[in-house]
Amino acid sequence: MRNYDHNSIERKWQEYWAKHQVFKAEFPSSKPKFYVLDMFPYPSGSGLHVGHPLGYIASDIVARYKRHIGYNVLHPMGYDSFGLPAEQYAIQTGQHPIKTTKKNILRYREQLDRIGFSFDWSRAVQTSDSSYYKWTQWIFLLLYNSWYNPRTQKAENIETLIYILENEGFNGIGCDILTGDIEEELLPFSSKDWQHFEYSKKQAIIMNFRIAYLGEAFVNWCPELGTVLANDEVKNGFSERGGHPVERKKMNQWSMRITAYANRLLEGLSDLGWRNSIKESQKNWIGKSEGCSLYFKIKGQPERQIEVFTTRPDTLFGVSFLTIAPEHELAKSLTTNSRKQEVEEYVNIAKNRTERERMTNVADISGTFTGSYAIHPITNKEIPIWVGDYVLVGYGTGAVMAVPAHDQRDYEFAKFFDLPILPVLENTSIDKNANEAKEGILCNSDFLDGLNVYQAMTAAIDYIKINNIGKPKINFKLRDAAFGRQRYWGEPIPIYYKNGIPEPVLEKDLPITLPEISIFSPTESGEPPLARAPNWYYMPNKGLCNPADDINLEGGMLETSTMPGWAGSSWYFFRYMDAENSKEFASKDALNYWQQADLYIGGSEHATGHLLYSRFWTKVLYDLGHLPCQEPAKNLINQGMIQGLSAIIYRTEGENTIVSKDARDKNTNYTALHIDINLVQGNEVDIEQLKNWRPADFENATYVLENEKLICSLEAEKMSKRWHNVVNPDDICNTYGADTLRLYEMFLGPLEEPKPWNTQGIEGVSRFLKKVWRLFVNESDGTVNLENLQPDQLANKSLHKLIKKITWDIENFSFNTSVAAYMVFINEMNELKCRNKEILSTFLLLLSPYAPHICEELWDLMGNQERISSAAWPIFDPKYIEESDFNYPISINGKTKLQIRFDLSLKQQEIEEILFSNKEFINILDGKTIKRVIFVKAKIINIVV
RNA sequence: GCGCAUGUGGCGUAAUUGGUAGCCGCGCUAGACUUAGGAUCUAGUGUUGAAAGACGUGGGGGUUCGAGUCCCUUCAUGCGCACCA
Repeated sequence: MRNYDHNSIERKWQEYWAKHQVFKAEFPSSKPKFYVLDMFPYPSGSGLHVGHPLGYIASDIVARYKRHIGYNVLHPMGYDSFGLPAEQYAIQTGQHPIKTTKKNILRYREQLDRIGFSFDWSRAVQTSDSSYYKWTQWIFLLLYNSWYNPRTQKAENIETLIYILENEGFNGIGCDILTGDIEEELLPFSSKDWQHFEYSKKQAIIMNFRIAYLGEAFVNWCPELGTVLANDEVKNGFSERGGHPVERKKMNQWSMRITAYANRLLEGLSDLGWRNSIKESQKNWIGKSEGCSLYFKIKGQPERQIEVFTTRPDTLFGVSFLTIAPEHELAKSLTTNSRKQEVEEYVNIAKNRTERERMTNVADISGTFTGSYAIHPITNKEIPIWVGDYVLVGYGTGAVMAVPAHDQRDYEFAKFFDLPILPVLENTSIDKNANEAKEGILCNSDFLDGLNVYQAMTAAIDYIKINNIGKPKINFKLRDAAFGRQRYWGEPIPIYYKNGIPEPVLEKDLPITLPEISIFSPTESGEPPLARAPNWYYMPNKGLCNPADDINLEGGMLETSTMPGWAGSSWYFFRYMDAENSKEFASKDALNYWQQADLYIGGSEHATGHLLYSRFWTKVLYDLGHLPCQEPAKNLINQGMIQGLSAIIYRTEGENTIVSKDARDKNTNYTALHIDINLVQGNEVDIEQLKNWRPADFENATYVLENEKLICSLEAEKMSKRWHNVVNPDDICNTYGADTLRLYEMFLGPLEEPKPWNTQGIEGVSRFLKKVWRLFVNESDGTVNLENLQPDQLANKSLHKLIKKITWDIENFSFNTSVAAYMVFINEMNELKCRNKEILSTFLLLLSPYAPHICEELWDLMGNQERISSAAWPIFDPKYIEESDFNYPISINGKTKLQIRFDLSLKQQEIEEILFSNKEFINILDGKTIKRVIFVKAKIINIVV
């Protein structure tokens, strides 16, 4: 007796692979490289569910395949182990995050190992490991010591900035200030001025240019989590982790100047083989819009002006008022005495609205008149200045020129407050809506009259430039990324404060390791938890020290904020290339060889977070000469989420009666209850199990059945404990085996589609693998009897069809269709009663990327010395599948009329000759003349008469 | 509102890119072997029809000898962004 015992087979080969380091990437190597990267997981406390490995299985198939065709494959894995959940858990339980994280990582590793991935674990990284975050801190210092030079369009060492300031002064930089923090009266300063500035003033000015900088800005503050969040970590006004409300707050915060890279991040997209949806999300997030800024002088105060931004300079003559954001710096000073009370009230209400309230009440129109007027720069007409919260302080200049005839929001504002609406395009109706279309001929517009929209834009911009009333400008929606977190469980920011001035920690003193503390919540005075550490002081060349022992003017207190979760994940793919290096984040040689990921697989939820930050850091590192390439990954695939199937039963409201799905009454109200999906077979609930599951609820309930069955509804939802629909891959591995799990996850549907998990369908895949086993092994005596004869024509045809198909599938990420092809092949072999050694061993090789364990075992049982994982991929030979001597349908005008037997190796002309010697065919033609004969691949498809 | 996807049997899906729609699997029906089977094997399974055939890829229109595939339009679903001037 020898049945397919997946448990022992899988354990055996997993141990073999680990022991012999079969999947270790070579370096150095003379082979061509291929880098298959997965998004590394955050090791959460609930472990993996069957949705997590989907992308890993796909990438593993590619990695194994690429090894077979001769590449030196880098296929690593690691853990994104800093993050909020472990810390929240620490706050609640006092359990140190290191402990929870360690435990979770062990569990993840166990679960991953069971699935039989070909990861090179010798290169594993953990972002919370100090040997790793030493280099995250090193990169931070690099970013801190760099600035984006607008002249060269790249990041440079901060020394080049200082050199320019020393020699040319502010005007040598060639740009506006990058943040609004330099006191305006300082600008522009000369090189002489600069040389006379005090150290602290110089530092404050330089801070405005650093790529990692400390600055005052509106940030997303989450009071519940006690920390600042980046824009992508906020969804609809709530924190992505935990769903707590988020407010806008002005704070002095560490940020990353990603805005400097807006244009390069946008333009770099076109060369990437990424999916359109991801590229579009990033484009959307970066949000480039071209237009111009315009200056409006203020009536009675000709020395003062308001700058507005518009993308429609052609509508300049349609301006009937200006609107400024409530937070706009001029809001107060523009208000006349008579309007003072009203405006102040309005501004206060607007400021105190949370982000959430502002977003939900988008339809509400509110605003108030400041009492002041601006002067139209061309017509010199007086234009009232209003305050309105539909104008955002963070975008453009925080002020707009309102053209209600051609902008819907301005239109609604104008209607609401009964302000004039001036159309400047011919045939514009302003009864119901603004005319936002960028087409038509200008009217009421002085020198623009008669031009079309695009001509008018050009003409308007020319006029604006010549008369110096504004300038062309490009605006981005992208905001600088908040980088500091008022949290414990993250990389310490390697900055200390000497006399209140931030100073970088010396490179040789890295890493600054997390201090031991026992309470992880903020201090009583609201300081981040790191402020609790007694020795959170730094001295150059000495490292951490306790100020009580070492009071020394050379040192200072360390920064108490830590880095956000995305810091460690923005560069981990480079660390894999040389994971053990203690001298550099990775050696030049390793970086030059591995370059970048050739394939990156992960969830699309990281489109505007991780994937944007990674591209940003990669570009900075490239600019500064530390990397050979500008993008982290050439090709990116987003696997679709596997949803859980939730089981829902119905309880009559107010009674303890459970009613079967279709036995429900229309006039009764029911409460829908989620029950454990494991209690359900098909859509029938096992009532006895249900009673055992939650005796308190279901033991004494009354049941209304249909056909003596309790039927539930099934719904696809995100897998979560809350809905009792989580399927654990361990359970699947125990029952069916890892190979079945791998094949089934691929078989479920296209990799990139979201799809619900349905455990029933797995039986088919499981049967298939049992069939494969029986094809090789005689189960009654355990022998393997394969014949050594020359394979026959039909078997070879099946095999080569399969070689072609599987190779094409893997190259094109069409994994689901491979499984069907394997099944067809096995059925054909059974039909042909084929037990040919050559054919079947090639089949094993083709199946091995998908189901590696069973293939290794059968390959071994066949007596092969070499392991299947290092065998060469079979080569497709078209001679085996060329069809010949076959009945082909002949269609006339699209209708099938007859079948003719002919040899496909014939030339088109010869086929035509055969056709015309066929009497039946001549009959059908019935004297009509043939217009055209349509051939596809030497096969007649249609005849047009 | 803007952008990006996706619509094919009872269900998950296939159709290598414009060439015989429905491969493979689940489910279902019948049968075989069984004391029994939630094991295994065989046959059937888009709709309609006794059959020949006809009709069929969300709806409508178009291009083509030929459309699931291309174009226009419309509806539905999912995702992303959203008072971005």
